[in-house]
Amino acid sequence: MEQLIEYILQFSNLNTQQIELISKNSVETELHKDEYFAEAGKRFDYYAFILEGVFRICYYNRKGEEITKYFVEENHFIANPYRAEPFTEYIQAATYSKLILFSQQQWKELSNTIVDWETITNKIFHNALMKKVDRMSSLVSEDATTRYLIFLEKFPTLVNRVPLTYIASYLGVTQSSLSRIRKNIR
Amino acid sequence: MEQLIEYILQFSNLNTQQIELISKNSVETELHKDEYFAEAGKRFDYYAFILEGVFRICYYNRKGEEITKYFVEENHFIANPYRAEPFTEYIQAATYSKLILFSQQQWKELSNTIVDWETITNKIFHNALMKKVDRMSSLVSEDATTRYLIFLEKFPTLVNRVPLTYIASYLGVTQSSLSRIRKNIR
DNA sequence: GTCCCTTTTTGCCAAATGGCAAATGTTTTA
DNA sequence: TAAAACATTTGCCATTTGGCAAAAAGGGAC
Repeated sequence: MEQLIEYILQFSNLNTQQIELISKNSVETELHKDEYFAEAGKRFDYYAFILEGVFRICYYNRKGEEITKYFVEENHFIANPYRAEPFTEYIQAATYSKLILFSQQQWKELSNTIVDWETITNKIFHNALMKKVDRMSSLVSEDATTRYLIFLEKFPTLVNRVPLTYIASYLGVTQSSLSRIRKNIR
Repeated sequence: MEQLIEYILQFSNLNTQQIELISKNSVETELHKDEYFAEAGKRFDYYAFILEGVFRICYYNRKGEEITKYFVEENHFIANPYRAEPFTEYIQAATYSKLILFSQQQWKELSNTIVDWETITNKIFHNALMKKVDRMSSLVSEDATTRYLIFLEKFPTLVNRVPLTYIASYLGVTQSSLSRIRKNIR
């Protein structure tokens, strides 16, 4: 819990009661490697803060290939704010993970009680989205080797935690190509 | 102005005074084709609603190539909310354009006076960002021809309005490749 | 350690894309 | 309208990446 509080404090101040309230309105939970956290077609009504682990957001492209759209690491939120429609993607724990979970109702409780809770979390989500966009845009404009090098910079801890196939599908190359790229770099 | 109001009404209601206020706190302006609206390194403190025209957001990648990160068409906002640092990108009018411009101060005025102005506009910006992410992710996972076809779907009016080079740099292919792809489709 | 299962690497060849420069087409300007 | 400037297409060939299947390497269960 301190981990989450510390994270939020980067964006805003919180007093003791507020911290208490956050704690009361959430539960800690864990997921095993490969477990699905959200599934396509179903509603996803949670807000979650990753304490430990790596998640990947996936979908199937027009050729039916499984694409890793994005990785989310510890100390980040997973959420679908302003969600209107059910998910078209699914979220999978790529490693064993621990998270702090807020139900829709609990989150609302926090919004109603903590002044600026919405402002703070909007800021957090917006920031995260911007970062996402930035990272994705380098995936379009660089060749495969550069993409991999940038991936290593942006997600330095991931290489040894998730299988190469996932990374390949994130970078938009086949796993054999990525394997060759890897070989050429060393 | 009605165009902007109509757009906002999709997201929330506005009464006559509020509409009046929006009108008073903005100016209509135009840009010529190829004119820069925002430049890298400078601060970008405006909120703008595009009445007519197409903008592109660009940057230079690691090889010094000019990359079109995104296109923004009429009936969309251009803004940099929560902007902390100066821009690393630049925004260029890809066609002759008309826009409604809000200065930082004017925008603040609206925030302070119109209840929910921030909520509404956050929603708008967030929606736009999500769409952006979705579009970009197909640029990573598909081959060049499919990327072009998806581009045609998503930006159906753009093909004849902006030069092929811009589209190529958005799709992450060279202009000659895009030219060949185009030929093969017909 | 051995077996089984999964992940990663490799070989071979085909297909896609890039690089460069010339040719062609289109638009603007004087 | 002619010339100039710019945008697009094309040819030629090199390089990158993909597809497929087999081999090798790792990891876990017993």
